[in-house]
Amino acid sequence: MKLEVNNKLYKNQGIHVITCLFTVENGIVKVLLIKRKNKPFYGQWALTGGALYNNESLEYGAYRELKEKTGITDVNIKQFKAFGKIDRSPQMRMVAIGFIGVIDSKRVQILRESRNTEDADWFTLDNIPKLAYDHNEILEDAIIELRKEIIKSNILKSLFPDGVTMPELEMTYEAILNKKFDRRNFRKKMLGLDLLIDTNKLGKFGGNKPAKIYKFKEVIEDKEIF
Amino acid sequence: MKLEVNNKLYKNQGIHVITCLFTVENGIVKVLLIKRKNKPFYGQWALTGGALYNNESLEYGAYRELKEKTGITDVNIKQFKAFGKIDRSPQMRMVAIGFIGVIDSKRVQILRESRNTEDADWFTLDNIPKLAYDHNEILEDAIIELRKEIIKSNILKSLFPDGVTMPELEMTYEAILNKKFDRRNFRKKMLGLDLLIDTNKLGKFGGNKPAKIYKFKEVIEDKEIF
DNA sequence: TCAAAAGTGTTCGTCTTACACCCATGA
DNA sequence: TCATGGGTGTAAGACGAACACTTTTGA
Repeated sequence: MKLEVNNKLYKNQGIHVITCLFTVENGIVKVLLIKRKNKPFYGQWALTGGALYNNESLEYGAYRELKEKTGITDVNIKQFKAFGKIDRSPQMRMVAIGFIGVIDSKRVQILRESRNTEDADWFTLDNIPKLAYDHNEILEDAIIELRKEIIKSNILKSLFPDGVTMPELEMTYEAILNKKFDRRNFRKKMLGLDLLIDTNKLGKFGGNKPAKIYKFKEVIEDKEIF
Repeated sequence: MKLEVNNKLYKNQGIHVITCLFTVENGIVKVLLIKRKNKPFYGQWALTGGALYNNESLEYGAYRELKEKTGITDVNIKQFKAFGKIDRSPQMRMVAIGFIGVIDSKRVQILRESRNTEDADWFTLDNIPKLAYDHNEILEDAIIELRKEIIKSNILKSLFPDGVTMPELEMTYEAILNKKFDRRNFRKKMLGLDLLIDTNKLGKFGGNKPAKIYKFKEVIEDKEIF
């Protein structure tokens, strides 16, 4: 196939890399949004992201955008879906590659303002405004992906860089999955998923009695499906 | 963010839509490859696909390419991953959106030649040549995706437009998953997955005794994960 | 000593696995 | 009537759900 770059059917295409960055604070799931400082969608809230550069991979582009727009570094992200509606961008044909990531909000000081950003903040999921582009749709799919991901990967690791107690982890799962668990069964299931290591240290969470601290494993093996 | 289309960091980007189309014949998994008639990768085998047009969705583009290059229509495809290595295309920066699909090879007469295709054929997975672009990598990921998909969706429906007997289905699963099952347990598991309907008809497969014919449901509900 | 939350074990039911025999048909 | 594969049931073990009491600590 000859790439007919002068054919207007192919001309003026571009790629967005868009990241839904989540955090969970005290059992409340939040997502990072930025307020746009430029056209299009000036002044509107949006997910973090932007146009991919030619000299960077998809993942690297997503990282760069996160860093540029919010100052955030040191986060693991995972590609989950491409979004390609014809009119998703008003300027030219842009296909978005969506990523999800999780981070401990206490660990990062988000830049509330940057060259391209007027403001940035964490939003609870029941309070999402109308976002720029098709970002509401991307966010919805991202939440579904996050729910699938937390039971088969160590994606929550970066939420708990210093380890986590079982009750705190349960609260986090309950927030993300929007479901209440039995303490004993949650513990058994969680340890059975083989994502955690007992550090033999104790810490404090809710009550007075110290709780065991677990850490997420660095590497997780895929489970058999059939 | 202003889209600086004159900035060479963004210039000359494009999108490929690439489909791994699988079939299973007599317990052998095969994938459709085409032989390229144009540069780049002239004369080399490749997955079906090409550049996305500005006036079509990702999925539609993948369908169009399938039809143009092989004559195949009436197949369900599913997007599974984006591929964005910087140098995956020698001409310009192209990001590929990968799709998988399954079709009954007996039902289609593939065009072995077209405007952009010198030849087209089904290849067994142990006999894949070095493909154009990063298509070997895309194919590997596609196989993994196919294995995940057959136990949670009706993706195999288009393999069996007239329905399928349990032994034939078992043979197909064994081929795709590369695993042997117990006949009785496979049946129970399969019916438990809630993908099939008993048609109350009988057909022939391997032996002399007629076997029940099942059909894949048109619509499948997502299962709870936790 | 009390309140608040952490930690643990058992029972029951369901799902998974392993395994053996009868059945319908064509040759 | 025999060979070929189709169809089924059951027992044992693994896993998930429901559930109550004891422990540690700070106030």
